[in-house]
Amino acid sequence: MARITESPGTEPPPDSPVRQRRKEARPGELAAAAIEMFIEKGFAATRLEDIAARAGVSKGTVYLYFDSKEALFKAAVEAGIIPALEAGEALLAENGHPADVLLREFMRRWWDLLGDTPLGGLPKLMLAEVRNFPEVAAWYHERVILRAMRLMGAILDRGVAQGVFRAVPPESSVHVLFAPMLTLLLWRHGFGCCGLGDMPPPQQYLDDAVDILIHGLAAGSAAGVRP
Amino acid sequence: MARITESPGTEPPPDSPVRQRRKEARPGELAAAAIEMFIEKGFAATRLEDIAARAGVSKGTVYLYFDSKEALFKAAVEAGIIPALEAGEALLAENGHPADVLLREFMRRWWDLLGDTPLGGLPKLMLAEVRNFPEVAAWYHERVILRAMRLMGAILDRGVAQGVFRAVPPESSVHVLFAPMLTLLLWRHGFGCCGLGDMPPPQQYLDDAVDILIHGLAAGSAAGVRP
Amino acid sequence: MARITESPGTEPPPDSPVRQRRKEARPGELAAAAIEMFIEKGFAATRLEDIAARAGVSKGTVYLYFDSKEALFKAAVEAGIIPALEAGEALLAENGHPADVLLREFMRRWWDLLGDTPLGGLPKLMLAEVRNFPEVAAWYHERVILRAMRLMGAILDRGVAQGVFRAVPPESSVHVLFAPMLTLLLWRHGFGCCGLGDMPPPQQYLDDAVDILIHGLAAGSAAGVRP
Amino acid sequence: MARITESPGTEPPPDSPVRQRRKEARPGELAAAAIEMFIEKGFAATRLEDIAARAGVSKGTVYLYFDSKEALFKAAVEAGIIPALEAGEALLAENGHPADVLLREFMRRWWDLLGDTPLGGLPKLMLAEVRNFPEVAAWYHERVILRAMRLMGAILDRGVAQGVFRAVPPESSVHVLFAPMLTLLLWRHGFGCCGLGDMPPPQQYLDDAVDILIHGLAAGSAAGVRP
DNA sequence: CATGAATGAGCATTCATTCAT
DNA sequence: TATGAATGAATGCTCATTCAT
Repeated sequence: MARITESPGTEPPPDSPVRQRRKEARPGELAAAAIEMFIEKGFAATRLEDIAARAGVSKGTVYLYFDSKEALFKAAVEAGIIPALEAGEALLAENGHPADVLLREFMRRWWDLLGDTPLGGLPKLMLAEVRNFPEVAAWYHERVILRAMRLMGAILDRGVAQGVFRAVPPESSVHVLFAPMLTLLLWRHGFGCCGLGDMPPPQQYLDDAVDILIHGLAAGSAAGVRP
Repeated sequence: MARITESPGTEPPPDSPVRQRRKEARPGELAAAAIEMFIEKGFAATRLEDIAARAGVSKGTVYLYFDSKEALFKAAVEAGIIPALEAGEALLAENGHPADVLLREFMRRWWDLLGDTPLGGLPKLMLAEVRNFPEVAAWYHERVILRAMRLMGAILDRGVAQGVFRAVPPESSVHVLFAPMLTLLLWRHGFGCCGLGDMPPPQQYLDDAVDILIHGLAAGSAAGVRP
Repeated sequence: MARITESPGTEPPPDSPVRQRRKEARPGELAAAAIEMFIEKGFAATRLEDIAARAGVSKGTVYLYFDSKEALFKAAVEAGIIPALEAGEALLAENGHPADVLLREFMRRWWDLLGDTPLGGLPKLMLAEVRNFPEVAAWYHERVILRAMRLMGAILDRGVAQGVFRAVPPESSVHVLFAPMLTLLLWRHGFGCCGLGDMPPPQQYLDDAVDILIHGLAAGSAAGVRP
Repeated sequence: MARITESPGTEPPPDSPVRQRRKEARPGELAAAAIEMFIEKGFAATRLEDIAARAGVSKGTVYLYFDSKEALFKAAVEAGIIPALEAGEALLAENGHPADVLLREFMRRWWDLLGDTPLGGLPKLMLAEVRNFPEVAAWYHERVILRAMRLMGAILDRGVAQGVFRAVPPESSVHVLFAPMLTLLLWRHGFGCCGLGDMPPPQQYLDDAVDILIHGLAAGSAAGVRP
């Protein structure tokens, strides 16, 4: 599982002086520790001291880099998203494939690059805290969600243009295409992580989902379906 | 939007029969007020006093009916689910229709009876608090999620048996079938409720989704789809 | 020594249940406890918990009546001043006496009604905190200081009109007349209270001071004084 | 307005002779920065880091020269007083003048040498912190206040001996003579500095005050004054 | 039954102090 | 010497919980 920065869990390797100087690295380590805990327990239930502990520093140190718990929250979310956005851009460049192939490829790479990462918990966190952090949510909506939707919309359009997909209502369809991905994420960071879940392995699930969706969108699939 | 209980407000004269009924209604009113607020702000960020205020009673009164905030949380979740379970049962009895018709009908009725209700926020709440309330989550998982999955699985099986659906991996498919419903709920109680969000009207979206899914599952839909 | 409200030191007389209900009295008791401690230690060095303890309540109780430490500070100052203002008004009504008699009487009564009271420490407190609480200071300046100055100015004017006092620069003179009073207060709540001080008894000192001042203002006193 | 030390600022090249001088000057610069801030905001509300910043050094440097914030406070007060004491000594040597002339001269020179200096704020500071720093206060009382009182007492005695002043109770009178000076200082560093205040210009005020006091003490001034 | 004043443990935040560099 | 990153005790404030009325 990819790590946001090099693991904050493994203690500063050989030199173990407690008081370290890492001005450069600290904000990143703290932000990483923070999102992980916020994702786990939610904003309110996460104690600043625990974040500090997970990052291997003391309570006061957090305030050398962030003005408040809220500021840390915002910074952690935004910092966590940057790799996500960049990874998304890279996928955008993908070209030439027929839309159905592209869609399958898109989901697979999304899973490896984002879904299967601590950041995969972000949607759950944002969902839980929209009401408490409308500005952060708005930012996330604009920078992440809309962007992703536009990307998916482009794939869909291309498919229709290529004659690979039939004409479906674009807005609804984009949401439907994202639904299994979102569900997978939420499951994983929700019920799935307490021994509860019972779900096929992610890759398998995504492939199965893409299969149903592609069949559902396929140009020739209308025959014999009741309206 | 349906209310869980009838709104509190006009104070009935003391010791009137109405007042008696109030006494028995209290736990329910409190539970109703509680889930609504828990859904809005999460467990930790919801103040007991606000719940009391919304239920029209004072802080101390809550403790006449519930031992603690946690107990109220559990009771609220469980109480909120009862109507859901019963509504689910009713749908189970539905018979005789071909599976695709049944599926469409299922989603429509689910939306009217549950989704479009304050209880529609429950999944979001559970998701956000699994880590903090594993027992409640386990209970919810067993009593609600598994039940719903079995129901959906039954519909799917019936469709295959009827020759309406092709053979698809059952576990994955059940999740895929629920995904758009879950997504709709989360959107509604998450981003959708802060003026963010832009989504087709729920009924429309559900119909569109069911359309894609049914095409995706349809017995004859395999032709010409790349594996 | 007069008390602002009945002494918060003496515990709730016969009934000693720790949890008491005194919604009416509490704000006053807290304010009284607060000024005393603020006067003693200054704003920053006074712990809210100590104020609470002196008022015989717990930390949290303070927040039932005041929004913050600052709010308590402001309220305490303002509440402390009300008796002062009223006492001042009463003195204003004093009439008919020649100005020198009036001046002596004014100081004596001021001492009994205000100076020799816990409120006597207010000037010291205000002085110490002007920079930190400009608004409170401005309020105090306008409502207390200017008022007192106008009163003293009126006495001075009357003396000149009566031919009892010679013509002296009014502004400077008013400050000079207040100077010994202020000094007495500051001494008392400053050096005087740590066993340091050595000063004549207040009444004596005030009489001596008034004597010098009246001689200094007396109509016939100019003879033989070097300019 | 005179500065306690010359302003820090332009960094001299390392190890230059100037830098050497700086090293020795540090404690003084720190002490100077410290009293100014203590006077402004009080002991508790002054952050060590701000003092360091004003002195142009970093937080840690303060601890090279002072053991603690309290030690710095004491040192700053004591250091600030040295010039004051010496200036006082110089005034003591003043001789030959009649007491009334001497008194007027004394006040004028005091104002120029001390009052109108950052150190003029010391009395306010001491006043505010007596309770919190009894030892410093005791020291200040003995070394500064008593000394000043003795000096003023000597002037008074001389005046009586010269037949310039009438016999007045010495203790009270000394306090009365200092009162306008103290008041001026407190005004200046208290209300006067926030745009509040309205007082004659200091020199003017002192002259007016001295005029009233001298008239009040004058040998022939008793005639026609009511006891 | 219901109230709401009172409590105190818990957490965010500040800042004097330390110490590796 | 000087620095400033790091620490942690101290304090303001919140809120779940209790209990006298």
